[in-house]
Amino acid sequence: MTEKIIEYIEQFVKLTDEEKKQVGSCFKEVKIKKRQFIVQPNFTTKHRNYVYKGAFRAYVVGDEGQDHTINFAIDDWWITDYNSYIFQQPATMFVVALEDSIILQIDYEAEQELKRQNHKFETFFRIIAERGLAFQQRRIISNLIHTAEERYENYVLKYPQIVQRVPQYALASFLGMTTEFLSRIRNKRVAKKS
Amino acid sequence: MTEKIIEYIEQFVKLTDEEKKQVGSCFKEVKIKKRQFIVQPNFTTKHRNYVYKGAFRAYVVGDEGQDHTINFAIDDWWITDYNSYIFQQPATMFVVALEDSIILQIDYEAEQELKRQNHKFETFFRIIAERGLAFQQRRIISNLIHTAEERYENYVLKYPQIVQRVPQYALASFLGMTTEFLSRIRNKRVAKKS
DNA sequence: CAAATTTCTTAAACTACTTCATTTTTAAAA
DNA sequence: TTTTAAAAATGAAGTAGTTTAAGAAATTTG
Repeated sequence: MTEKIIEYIEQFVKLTDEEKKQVGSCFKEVKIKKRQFIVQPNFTTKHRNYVYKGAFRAYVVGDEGQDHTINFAIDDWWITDYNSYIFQQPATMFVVALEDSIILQIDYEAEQELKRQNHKFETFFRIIAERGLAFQQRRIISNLIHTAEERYENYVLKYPQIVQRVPQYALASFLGMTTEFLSRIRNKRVAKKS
Repeated sequence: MTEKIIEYIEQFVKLTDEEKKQVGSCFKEVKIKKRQFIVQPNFTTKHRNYVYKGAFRAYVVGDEGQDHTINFAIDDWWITDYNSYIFQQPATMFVVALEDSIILQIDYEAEQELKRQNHKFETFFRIIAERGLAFQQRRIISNLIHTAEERYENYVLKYPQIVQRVPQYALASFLGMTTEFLSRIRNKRVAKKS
């Protein structure tokens, strides 16, 4: 089961058999039922989570009770409250399973130890942080430049697998609009096509 | 002049005198005049820039010619087009000086070499990438949750130094609103106070 | 310091998106 | 398989923020 994550890591840094064994032993497999939470506000996030199989949604609840989706994660993506995990502070987000899922979790302490012991692991985590940063940058740009409709169109083109697996209200709040408005955009599109 | 950046790096990793000399020699000081560009679309970004003194603005130009501010940077901040720098691809952003400034630039190749040679430097760049990621995450959340007025109020509270040094149209486009609307928010506030 | 250019302000008309309320569809539970 | 709950669709009314236009203030440049 940890073979998949080793394969993932090896996209960025090549590992010896010894190192594979070491990193493999740091991740533990956890089954998560639909609607189960893996991160909750006020609890410090103790794990970085790799989605082996399944779908998750990270969101925050605003002052008026509406929720706002921060991220989705499906197979081969990572998901955590980074502000909580990195700084080991209480979380502000919820992370909930949208399907029955399997994740691979690494413990904060174990991750620190890996990075301390071996330059390669430091490099690996540096690369995924950099890529995460670049990814978020693109999202901020997209939100500033595009209208709600354009944001939806672009997202469907780029992440069709996610669009299919995620409830509409969650997608709407991710794209920064109401579920009613997204419904209208979608139906307008269907009407146009026929 | 590189003392300041060494001090900055030492917030995160302790360096020997040898290492200080090494990293110091990688950064070169460059004077930048107001309105001068240090990053332009279609050119691959060759440097990571540390602002020694001054102010910069990173922005993209939308299809209809309006510009959208992605980031500001003043003394002790970093600024680059990360998607361009990290992946060594052509930039999509402009980065322009808002004042006469002094920056410390590190070359992409030199940075790679530092990280390859010494675990500590890998750690340093990992930490700043992680912090950048967490920072961007907070910005995305703020944009989703808050109204234009709230975004402005929060920003003034958190970054008053930036608000003072940056033209209004740039701040407005950073906060995702028009300069006219920001003007109204500000004057409403002034009116309320008296 | 005067002229030119850039930035900011104000107001009125407009629109992209929200809110509220109701109905239909889909999925979960019993 | 029926009941219950959750999610999506639809319409009508409202609003936060935009657009356009024109003048005032501030900054830059010769």
